Order: sequence, then C-alpha cells, then structure tokens
Amino acid sequence: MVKIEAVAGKPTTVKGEQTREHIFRCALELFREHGFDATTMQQVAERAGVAKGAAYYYFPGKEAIIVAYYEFLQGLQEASCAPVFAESKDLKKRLGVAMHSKFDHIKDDRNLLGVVFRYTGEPKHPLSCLGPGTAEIRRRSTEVFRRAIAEEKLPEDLKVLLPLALWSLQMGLLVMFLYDESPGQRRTRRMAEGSLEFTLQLLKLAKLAVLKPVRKKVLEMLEEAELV
Amino acid sequence: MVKIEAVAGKPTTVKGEQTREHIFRCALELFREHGFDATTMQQVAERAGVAKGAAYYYFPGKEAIIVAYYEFLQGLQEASCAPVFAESKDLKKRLGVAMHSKFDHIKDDRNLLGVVFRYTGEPKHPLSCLGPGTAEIRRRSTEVFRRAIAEEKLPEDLKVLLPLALWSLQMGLLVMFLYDESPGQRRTRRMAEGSLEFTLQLLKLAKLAVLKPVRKKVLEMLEEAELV
DNA sequence: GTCTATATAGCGATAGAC
DNA sequence: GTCTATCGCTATATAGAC
Repeated sequence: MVKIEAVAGKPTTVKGEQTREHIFRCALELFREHGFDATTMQQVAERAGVAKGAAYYYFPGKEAIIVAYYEFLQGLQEASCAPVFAESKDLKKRLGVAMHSKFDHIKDDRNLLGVVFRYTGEPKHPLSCLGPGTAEIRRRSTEVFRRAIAEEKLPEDLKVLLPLALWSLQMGLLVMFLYDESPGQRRTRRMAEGSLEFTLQLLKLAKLAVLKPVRKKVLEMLEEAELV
Repeated sequence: MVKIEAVAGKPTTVKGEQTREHIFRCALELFREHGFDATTMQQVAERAGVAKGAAYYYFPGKEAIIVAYYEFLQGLQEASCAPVFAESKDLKKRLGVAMHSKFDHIKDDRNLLGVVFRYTGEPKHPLSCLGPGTAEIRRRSTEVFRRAIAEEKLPEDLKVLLPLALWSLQMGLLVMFLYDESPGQRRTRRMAEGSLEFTLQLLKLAKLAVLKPVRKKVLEMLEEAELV
C-alpha cells in the first residue's frame, strides 16, 4: 500500500528532536551491523529503548530512515565543499571535491545508499529519489554544483544547464559506484575523473557558436519539463 | 531479507508451464485493476484458483512477477521491430521503432514498469534491473539496437559503443516517461526524437578524426568495467 | 516436479495514556 | 505533541501430499 504521508514526521519539541535523532543513530548502527533488509523496526525500537510505535511516529517506515540518511549525507558533502570553495577558484579542484566528497562519505555504506534508489521508478511514492518528497535534497545537491562553477565566466545558458548536468552525472556515477567491485571503487573514481576532464574540455568549446543552438534546444526541452 | 534464489522458478513440465502462465496473467490483471502495491499474493492465488504456495513456487515474490512482465515486454519490442528491420534500411526509421515501440507497449502500464527499477541500487538483489538476474533481458534489449544499426557502414568501435549508449538512453527515457504527466507523454516522445536526431548528427561527425581518441578512451573505460 | 496447508514473523495502523 | 500497547494483515518458509 503506497503511503501518502510525508517522508518523515518532523518533531516540534526539543525532546522530540532528540528522540528522532537517537532513533536515527540507532537505526544506522543496526543497518551497518546487519544490513538494511535484515534489520527490523522492532530491533531499531529496542536498541533505541522506545516502543515500535515511537519509531513509526518519526519515520513512516524503514526506508524513510534511509531518506534521512540521504539528507544527512547531503550535509556532509556541503561541509566538505565549503572550505575548498572558500579557498580556491580552480574549477577542476572545485568540481573534484563536489564529485568525490560524496564518494568519500558513502564508501563504507554502499548497501545503505542503494536503498535510496528503491522508488526511482515510482513518481508518486513519497520516497522516490526523483519525486517531490526529495526535491529539497535535490535542490541542495544541484546548488553545490552551481556554487562550484559560480566563479567562472560562462554564457548564461550554461550557468543553468551545467549544474543539472553535473547533478545527473553524479547520480549516474553513484549507481556505478554501488556496482563497482574494483578495490576502493577505483574504476568509478577514474570514470568520474574522465567525465570531469571531458566537461572541462567541453567548456573550452563553449565559446564556439556552433554549439549554441544545440544548447538552446536542450534548454527549451528542460524548461518544458520543468527541470530547470 | 534478501533472497538468493533465482528470479523465478522455471517450470519443467507442460502443465507447470501452463500454471505459471496462468498465474502470470491473473497477476497482471489484478495489478492493472488495483495497482501493484494494493494487490496481495493471496489475491493473485485466489484469482488463479491455486493455493498461495503455488504462486510462490513459480514467483519468489510479487516483484518477480514484474520481472516476468519486463521480459514479456522485451518480447513485444522485438516483435514490433522485426518487420521494420526487415523492410527498411533507413536508420532513422529503425532507431525510431526500436525506441518508440517500448513506449507504445508500456503506455498504459506505467505504474507496473516503475517497479522494475525498485532494486536498481542493490547490485546483489536478484531482481536488480542492472544486476546478473536481468542480464539476459539486458542483452536482448541491447541486441535490438545492435541490429538497428547493423546495416550502417560505421567504424568498428562505434558498432560496439552505440548499442550500449542507445540502451542507456532508452533506460533514461523510460524513467522520464514514468514521470511525464504531459498528455500521452508527448514531452518524453519529443525528447526521444531530439536525442535520436542528435545521435544521427553525431554519426555524421564520426568520420572526423578528432573524436576518435575520445571514443577510444570511453571504450577502454567500458571494457575495464566489463560493460562491453 | 507440482502444489496444499500451515506456521512464523514483521509491517504498519490504531486507540488511547501522558 | 509524544509515545505505549496491541492487533490485523501479509509475506514467505516449510512439511509433506500427490
């Protein structure tokens, strides 16, 4: 039965906030210890020292805890990027930290992140990673890339197109990262490097007028789909 | 609990084959009537006139029925392409039918197809649409694009790269199709058209030596990841 | 190999306490 | 608003019949 409730009940009191945080941390522990599927809400509640209903009060289901993790992760990425963005204007460096910091933070939690993609194909599901329920995380994630390129002198349309393109690239690479069994997911890291190099090359061609109409057409399509 | 069994128990007798087919058809009916989540295996079994265990004997779970649907769909696409491939050598036409026929077949089952993507982020899950359990469907789907471009005179590396690229494009457009609320999903159709036009343009540039090293690098990366 | 009947365990909803 | 105790329903594993 598809739930129509919000992604997670946000507490309004300090005590509620603490309980929510505590349940979240206990759940993460258990997920890391026994995996997501093997963990039950009962166990989460037990470890947190609350009744099962309390866990459901804050999180409509197990997957909602994963969305909270996804949000948490977004904060970690922002924290990793901030100092680099403040210190350097080098585009390669800025894009590098934006892309790789996310890999750094999830490298030991690959099985957890995978659950984020569970409702990718179900637009109406509140936990769809492309749906309205996660729009705010998506906005923040795109914003990181917007800031990464903010110092550059670029045509206006690219300032709009690039963050979205880079966000999509990151989502794709994240999935690849999950499937990558090479040591330390080196393969995906290299692919990320290659993609960024390629992007930088393309940007050099940005002045070329020939590509302008293509970008215009892409932008029109995206606008029609309300993606930008 | 992650299942380690096969995607679906394949029957070995004629009678078993019929039962499996019958359960599959009843399940599809119910999914279309009440939606996937609202349908229980109990209901499926009831409509099929078998015990619940029988349904589980053929399909390890509800999602496994969806994978069977995914496979079924692949057959429909192949059937749609065959006559066009036999009749015309026009690349635009061939790519068009390969891309659009899938949309045609799922247009009334968008909520069903969405479930196919449920384990995208979980490589080890037997029902992952990018995992080993669906490798055969993936192979068939890529094969359609390989045949679509088979009549063209193209550099060897493109003959390998293009089918994979077109398959990825189709997967991406399928997700877009699910989210597209424009009437008849016209928006996604137009995006498919645009992407194909763009591909055809790019192919004209294929002779240009400048792009050769880029393709070489891409091919190397894909080979390393065992994607080609 | 095919299928039934049964049993267990977890999800998630609810009434109501504080 | 926060949380407990409880209950019905479903998934799915299993023993064993045919």
